[in-house]
Amino acid sequence: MLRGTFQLMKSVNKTAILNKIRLAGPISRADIAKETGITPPTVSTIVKELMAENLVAESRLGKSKGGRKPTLLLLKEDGSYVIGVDAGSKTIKAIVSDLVGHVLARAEVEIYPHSTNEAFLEQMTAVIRTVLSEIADQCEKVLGIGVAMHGVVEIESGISLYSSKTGLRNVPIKETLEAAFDLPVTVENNSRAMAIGEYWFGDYGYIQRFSVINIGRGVGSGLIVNDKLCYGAQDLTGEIGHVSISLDGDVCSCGNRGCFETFVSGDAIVKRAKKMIQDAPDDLTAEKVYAFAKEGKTDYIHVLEETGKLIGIGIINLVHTVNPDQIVLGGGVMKSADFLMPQIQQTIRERALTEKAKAETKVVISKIGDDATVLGAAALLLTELFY
Amino acid sequence: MLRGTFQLMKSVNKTAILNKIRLAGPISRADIAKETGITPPTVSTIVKELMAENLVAESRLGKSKGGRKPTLLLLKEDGSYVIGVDAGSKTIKAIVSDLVGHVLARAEVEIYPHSTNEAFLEQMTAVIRTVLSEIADQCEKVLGIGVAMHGVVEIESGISLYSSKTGLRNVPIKETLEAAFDLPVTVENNSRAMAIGEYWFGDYGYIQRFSVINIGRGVGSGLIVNDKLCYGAQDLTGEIGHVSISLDGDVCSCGNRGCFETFVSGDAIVKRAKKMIQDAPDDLTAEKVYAFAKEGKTDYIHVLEETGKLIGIGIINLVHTVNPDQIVLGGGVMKSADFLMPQIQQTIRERALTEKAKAETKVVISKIGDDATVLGAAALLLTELFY
DNA sequence: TTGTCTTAGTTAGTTAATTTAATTAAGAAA
DNA sequence: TTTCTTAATTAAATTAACTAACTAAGACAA
Repeated sequence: MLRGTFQLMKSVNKTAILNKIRLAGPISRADIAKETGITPPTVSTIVKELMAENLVAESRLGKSKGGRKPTLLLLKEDGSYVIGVDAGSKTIKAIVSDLVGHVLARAEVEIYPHSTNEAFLEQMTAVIRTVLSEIADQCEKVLGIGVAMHGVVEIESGISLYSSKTGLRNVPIKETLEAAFDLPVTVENNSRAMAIGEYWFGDYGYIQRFSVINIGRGVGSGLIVNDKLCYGAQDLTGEIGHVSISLDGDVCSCGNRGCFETFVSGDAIVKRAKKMIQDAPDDLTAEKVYAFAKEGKTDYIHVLEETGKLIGIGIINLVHTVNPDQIVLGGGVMKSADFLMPQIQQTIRERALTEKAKAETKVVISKIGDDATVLGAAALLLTELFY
Repeated sequence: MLRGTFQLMKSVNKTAILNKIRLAGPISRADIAKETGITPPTVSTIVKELMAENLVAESRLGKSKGGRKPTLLLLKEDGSYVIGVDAGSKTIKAIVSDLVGHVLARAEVEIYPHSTNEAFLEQMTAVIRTVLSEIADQCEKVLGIGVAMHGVVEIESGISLYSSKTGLRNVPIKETLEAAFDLPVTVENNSRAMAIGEYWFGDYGYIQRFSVINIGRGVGSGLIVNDKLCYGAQDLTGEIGHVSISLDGDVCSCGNRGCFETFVSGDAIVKRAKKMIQDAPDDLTAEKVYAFAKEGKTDYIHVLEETGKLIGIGIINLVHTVNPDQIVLGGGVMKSADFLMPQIQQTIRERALTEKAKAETKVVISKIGDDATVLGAAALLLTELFY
């Protein structure tokens, strides 16, 4: 249970000031005091501590507003680094990032087909070694490793329980990496990592309820409320790929029919195209559907427009359940955004419950794009540092 | 922005202690200290204040565990009262309640058909006067009035914007009642009030994510996370009656097709029965469907079983979106629980995404029943008092 | 019955961290 | 050059927690 102690009081203020500098920096001590309501002496004391911890640094002097020039404070970006790993179903990506999402090193490998747990973990270890070698002289600044793993993940133990795409089961990621690198390791579901990446580095500022929907081979989402990821009683928060939007339809990988995922994933788009278009090629992919649409082939445009409508329905369901302040769309399917977004927006205007929601529901395309997940993985460590 | 101040520290501890007494009382100061982690002197100081504020009282002595007998503390139930009003589409109910949900007085009127705003507000004022007159000698103990209003409500202004059932629009409830009684007034949506009532007086203890689904003439829900109601960006959190579970279906009052509400509301049950049963009477109601089912008429049992399945799908959608720790079902339709619940439970076991969720998803029938909404309205005031 | 041990709760004094008020720093404007 | 502003720090005061020691009151065993 939360207890009111001096440490609590202090950490609340420290967190507020650190995040003010992170989000509003460069900023003076005086402005921090004004904007947070914390008194100037307290701000000074805490800033001194943050500088001692190598998290904050003084930069140039600001403009005088009629008196002494303010000393502007900034996050000390290169004071610490974090490693992010994006373990997808086809490749493993790793990066080294600083505190504000600058990528200092990057590496990627393709996963062997029919890989074993051992081979998979060896590949992951190797990619991390590669990026570490690129910052060899600054390795001691690395705070930890965050892993975004596709499929079902047990967060506490850091074990990847199950992946329908690779067939891997019970991969002890956290244990293996902690032993190999002697660094703290956090493992997270890929959609939730993506949400953290987008929120942390997408420059949105503070948003009370922030939701990122990842539409690719599968559909997942991450919900961030008051700067914190939501998990739910059984870690199912955000599994909107398996929300039913139809009483019938194709069988989903989860065994049910009617799942949102079976209507809007990459595979679903291919299936729809083949059904709607007689002369569709056998080796059609979602990428090709988009390519044909861009070439102006109306049949393929219709396929994407239909998909856009269905994505809109899924979004409305999310709006009528948790009503986020900001919804961000990402993942492979959203590369076709130019054909999807108009339909998504129209569906929202048609179906949202109130005039206010029709007008104010905010849906945008991911600002970070492909790197959102791997940066989010890295940011998993930052969350602990900053809160 | 949250600030670390002495007031914060104090209020955190005061809230923790007050709620410990509320939920775990009768309890000794020593046990409060042990269970909250707050030190005994601090507990004593704060308890002294709570007693001075008439919120807490000493009761009998407890059993000695080998030393001095503990003085047990209890909520001073009759120190303050609150008024709750449940303004449905047919009647207005009002009660006076103490701090633990004991009803001291109660009154109810039927709303005039085609009522005007003025007549409606006059009826509401009259019902409140009636219950107040019953506790005439203790009126000064009343802290305020909470109103649970059906339809769309603007919470800040306390205006009822729109009701499809009565046709009323822009009823200035808060303003009118505050002028009439000179007491603080809070107006809330009926499903959210029901959630608060169930959570506050249903004796569940602390539940991190608590959801109440109200299935009656319409379908709504309330979500309580960390003891607080969730609203969302446009106050749409919990509008699961308008989550799409089908790509076609009957037109909903909101104008869309496929809404959850059009499959499981009272009207939907009647429609389903008429469709499935050739000789169904013209004046069939949901109550009658239940009565026939109880008489053993299998056709009607099937209608309810089908409804149970669909409710199950709606619940699974909620689980895969916010994954509550506890889901409570209430409202008129749930009077048929004996036919609905087995199907609901089975659907959850069939469709939940993981084994853990199949086994652990907790769905129960409202413990409070009909009074949940009106007690929740009253509890709106208590929320402020206790947090 | 008396002494010792246990548990409950209070009192006195200490400590952590904020706040207020005063002070220094440094520049702008007249 | 004086006066006014804004920025930041220092010193003292305040808040509300914590520690340690103490009183209260009963259990239990010799």
